Parts: sequence; C-alpha cells; structure tokens
Amino acid sequence: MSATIKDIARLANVSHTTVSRALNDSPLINRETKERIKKIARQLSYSPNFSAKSLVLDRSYNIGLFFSTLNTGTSSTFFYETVKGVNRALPSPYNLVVKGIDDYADYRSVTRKNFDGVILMSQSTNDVEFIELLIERQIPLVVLNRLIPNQRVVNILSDDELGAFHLVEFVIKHGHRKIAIIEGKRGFHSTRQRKAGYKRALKTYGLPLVPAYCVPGNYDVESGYRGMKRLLELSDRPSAVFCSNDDMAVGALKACSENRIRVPEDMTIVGFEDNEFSAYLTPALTMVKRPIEQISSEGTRRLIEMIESKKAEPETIYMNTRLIIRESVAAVPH
Amino acid sequence: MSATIKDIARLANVSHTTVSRALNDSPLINRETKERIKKIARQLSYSPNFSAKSLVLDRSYNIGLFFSTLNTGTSSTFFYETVKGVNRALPSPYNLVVKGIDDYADYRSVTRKNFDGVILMSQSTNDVEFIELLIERQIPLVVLNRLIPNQRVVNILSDDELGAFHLVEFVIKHGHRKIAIIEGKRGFHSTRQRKAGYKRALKTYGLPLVPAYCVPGNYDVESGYRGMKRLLELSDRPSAVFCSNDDMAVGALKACSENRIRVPEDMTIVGFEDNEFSAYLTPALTMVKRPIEQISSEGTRRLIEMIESKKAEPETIYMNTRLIIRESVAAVPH
DNA sequence: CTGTTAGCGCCTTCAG
DNA sequence: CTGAAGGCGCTAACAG
Repeated sequence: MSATIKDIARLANVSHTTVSRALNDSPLINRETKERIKKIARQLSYSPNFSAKSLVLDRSYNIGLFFSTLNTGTSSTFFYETVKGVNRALPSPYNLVVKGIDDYADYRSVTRKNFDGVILMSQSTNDVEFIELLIERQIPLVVLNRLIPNQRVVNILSDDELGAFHLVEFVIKHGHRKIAIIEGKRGFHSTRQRKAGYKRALKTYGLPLVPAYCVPGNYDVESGYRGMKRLLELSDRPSAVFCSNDDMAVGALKACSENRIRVPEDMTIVGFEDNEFSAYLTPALTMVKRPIEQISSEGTRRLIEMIESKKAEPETIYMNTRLIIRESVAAVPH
Repeated sequence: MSATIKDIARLANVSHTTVSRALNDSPLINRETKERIKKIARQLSYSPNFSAKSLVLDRSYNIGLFFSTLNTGTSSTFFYETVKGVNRALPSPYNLVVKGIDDYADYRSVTRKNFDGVILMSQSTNDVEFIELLIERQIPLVVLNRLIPNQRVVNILSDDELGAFHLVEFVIKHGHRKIAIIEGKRGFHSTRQRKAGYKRALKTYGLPLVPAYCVPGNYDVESGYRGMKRLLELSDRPSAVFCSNDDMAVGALKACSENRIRVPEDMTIVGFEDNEFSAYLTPALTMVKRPIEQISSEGTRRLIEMIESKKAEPETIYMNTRLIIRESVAAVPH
C-alpha cells in the first residue's frame, strides 16, 4: 500500500537505515544522498507510520485533553476556548485527543505508552483519583483551572478570587450596599473562589454578609433564572446581583425582564466568564473575563516542554482576569 | 516499566502467544488458563501497548474529527455539540482526535495508518481537496453538515432548506409580508440552503423577493447587529427578519433595542440553530433547531460500521430540523 | 558517512 | 488447546 523506508531504500540503492537517518535529518548523512532520498520520498508521497515510530521511540504522540465531563456542567464557550487554546500551542506531530473523564469505566488505558502527556481541565474534585493515577504512572501532567494542593504538578489557574473581588468592588463603588450572589455549581473550586472574592470585597468595604443574599446556582441559565426569582421575592431586595458566571446572568436578566425590572436602572447585574454573547445582551454585561484560551495555551506549552526535556518543575501559575465594563451596572437608585 | 504480555507469560508459565490469545478472548484457549491469565493481567494492571497493536493490526485506533477551522466561523455551541455527539457514539478503544483543517500545512500525515477513519464536519467548500485526498487514500470517511455532490461518501446533513421554509412560512402565517433575511457566511452550504428555503416560502405564498431585504452576514453576533442596522435604515422597513443563525439574531435584537424597537411588538425576529441562550433571550427566540448532536452521533456510528465491516455504502441522509416556537414572533402590526 | 543486526510489543501462521 | 517462529515499520547500537 503506502511506501515504507524500505521501498525508498531499494529505489535509492541504500540501506533502510540510511533512509531513516536522512529523513530525520541526521547530521551523519551526506548532503547529496540526503537530498536524493528526500526527493524519492516525496515522489512516493511517503509518510511515516506513526505506530511503528511510536513503538520504537516509546512515544505515542497523543496528548490527552481531559475534561471532568463532556456532557453537562461544561459551557460550550469554555469548551471551545480550551480546545482552541490547546490546539494553537500544540506542535504538529502531536494528536489532540479529547476525552471526558466520566465516560471512563476504568482508566486502565491511560498509560505512558498511550499518552505522551495529559492536560486536565479540572472542573471539580471528582478527578483526584485520576490525578493520582497519572502521577503514579509518571505521565507528564498539567492541571488547568483548579488548584491542586499538595501535589507536585504544574497547575495553571485564573485568579478568580481576585477577579471577583475587583468586580464586586466596582459595584460597591457605584454606591451599592445590598449585593447578592448567585453561586456556581456546588463543589467546584471556581464556585468557592468567586464567593471568596465576593466576601472579601464586602468585608473590605464594611458591608455585612447577608445569608438571604447568597442563593445557590449551578452555572446554567436556568439556575440563574431561578436564583434571580428567589431574590426578587425577598421583602428587602438587593440592588445588585453578582452572578457567578455569564450563563446565569442571562437567566437573571430574563427573570428581571419578566418582572418588569429594568437593568441596570432598577437592578445592577454582573457576571463572570465572558461568553461570546455577553457583549450583545441587553444590557451588555459588565463582567470579569477569564483567560481560558491563554491558560490552555500556556499549559500546553509547558506540557510539551516537560515531555521533550523530561524535566518537570511543579509550579502554580495564576493568570490575571480582566474587568470588562459594559452596561449592566448603574449607580444605586434611591 | 509497565507490564507486557511476556511478563504475564512468565508468571503464568505459558507462552506469550497464549497470553495474547487469552486476553483477546480467543475461543482456542481453555477457560481455566484464560481466567488465570486474566487474573495475572489484572494484578499487574496490564494495559496493552496500542502502538504495538496498531503496528501489527494496521489500525491506529484514531478517529479524526476535522473542522474546516477551529479559529473562526465555528460557533462554540456548534463545536461543543459536535464533539459531544461524536464522543457519545465512539466505542472505547478509539481515540477522538480533533483537528482544524486550516492549520495543516500539508495533509501528508493524514494516512490510513494514522487514522482508521475520519469524520469531517464540513462548513465550507474549502475542504474539497481534503475530501479528495481521503477518498484517494481510501480512508473511511463520513462528511457531516454539507452536501458533497457526485462523491461516493456517506453524507449526513440537516435539511436546512426545509427548516428555513417552515420557519418563514410560520412568519408569513402571522400576516407578515415584508420579511427580510440576514444571510450566513459567504460560501457556506448552509447559507445557501437557508436562503433557498426563505425564497421558496416567499414564492409559495406569492410574496416578492426584495433585494434590499437580503443583507449579508457571516454568522457572528456583530454581523447580525450590523445587518439589522442596515435594515432599520430602510425607508420601507421589513416587519420581520429571518436571521440565518441565532448568533446573528442576538445582534439583531441588540440593534432593535438600541433603536427602541420592541420585539416582537414592532419587529418579528427569528433565528436558526438553537444555541443554549436562545430560550433565555428577551424575547426568547423562535427558531429552527438543527440536530447537530444527532448528526454527529449517527455519522460516528456509520463510520465505525464502515471501519469494522470494511463496507462503505455511499449514502446521503437528511435529518429533520425542528421548529421551536417561543416569543419573538407576533402578528404584523397595522 | 553507510550498512548490519537486533529489537520495540504484539498478533498470526504453522506445527505440534 | 498450546508453542515456536516470524514479521509489522522503524530506530539504535555497533561495525566498518
């Protein structure tokens, strides 16, 4: 079928070893023979058999990109930006293999032989087992998005706590004193971080933490809608709401509109994440943008470095969020 | 490092051949030895080296999922649903390898050896070369989303023309006679199909096709915004606008809101695609939903069948869209 | 600079 | 039912 180095060797009247070396640009080979061999390879439109290469080099050329889940709880924007970021930084011989942890009956097939390295987009603590397995098997690993304490891994995150702090601070500076939060999915690290930033901002500015103003959510639009409805039923309504992500802000906006509450005139709403719609909502959403794509690219770069230099320096890197000011915040009405 | 069949063979006092057969459930092997071998394999947490398997079986276990591009023109919802659909239908030994065609300098590495099969999510005609290459190399192929005429490939699409027809018909039945369209990205098959459905609906109901009512777009939010602005500047404004996808409908909504035009009271707007926000916009969007996830799953199933049975029956399959009625359509004002 | 030889881990004849 | 031998395509010593 397709040509092998032996075919080329025959045509070039050299040994297949020479062909292998020539094609891999070994300095041992004479320039002219090299050219000659490469030309023949081109004519035969030769392409190496990666399985064979893999077997002998002990490298699969597969990079696994694992999500906690591919089915639910992952917003499409988040997913897309991650893949884009990884893809952008991935050198060409590597294959980007996308998986969800949750559809693994067992992880047996995740081995050093089958994956040169793994990028884990960690969204909840349900992946600790998986992380331990990877470490135990000495598979180069980069964990994105969630802080992995006490582990020797490269860990890249956005500073959500700080981002949320800045965001809520911005709201406070508009005169708001009754600020509610619709929280993210339970158990997610990001949920805790964002709430922590919210709490720190309140505290810093001497505002009380009102339990009734902290309503649960789970990062989807529907939960933002329900959360907002709950807040609107309160006798002492908040004047501003921090939604732990933009999807929930969309739901919150909807709930306001149904109750004829104008945003931002009667109610300030802010989000977190920056999905592609935030700018085009009515009103356009003021929120904090996480650098998902950069995190993914940076993580990929580090992973490849680890793989190719065989060095792993555990490190935790925080990448800055950005406050994006649009239209959904107004001074508190009185 | 990790265990091989030889290690197991030694411990079990059999040849590695026997181990291989036992692990592959060959009927030739005695039940008891089989059990014994499997037990040892489990104890050693043996996992096959796929590179070796691939080499000898001539199967890479890689399924390529190729997009026209990963960088722009692909909406995140679309991307996410596709991956989800494929992933759901992909049997476990296979790896889902995600690629964008546009970041390929040359396609040389896409060979039968490196990919057992390819799923092409075709978004424009810039992939004809690629398709020809795959056919020439006899790589099992399924093309999703775009009609590939005169080619012997399995082709799975949503019936956008019919979907658009039903949608516009629905608008017409609300009394609208001045219906505009904001078109999709130039050169995309879907763009043409949706416009065709629009035109057929107009024609069927005896309405004229007004050139000024056909404005260009490219499937992103911004272009919907600009398109709507253009329509609003017309002296004889349309009373309804068919946006060729939901992202553009979001932009159109925004433009209306800025011009204090109420939707749907003053202006009917419909979309196409159903991204996850459509239901939560204000007003919630009436549109046609494409079965992306089903298309992807079905395509994957067919591809695997082709690979495992070595049979390829070229076929074109249309999957039905669904009209989802929400709030953005009202009777024409008079 | 080039060739010979061996072997990566696995599966598949072909003999027992 | 089991084993011995060979080879998939490629790279890596080791010789020349």
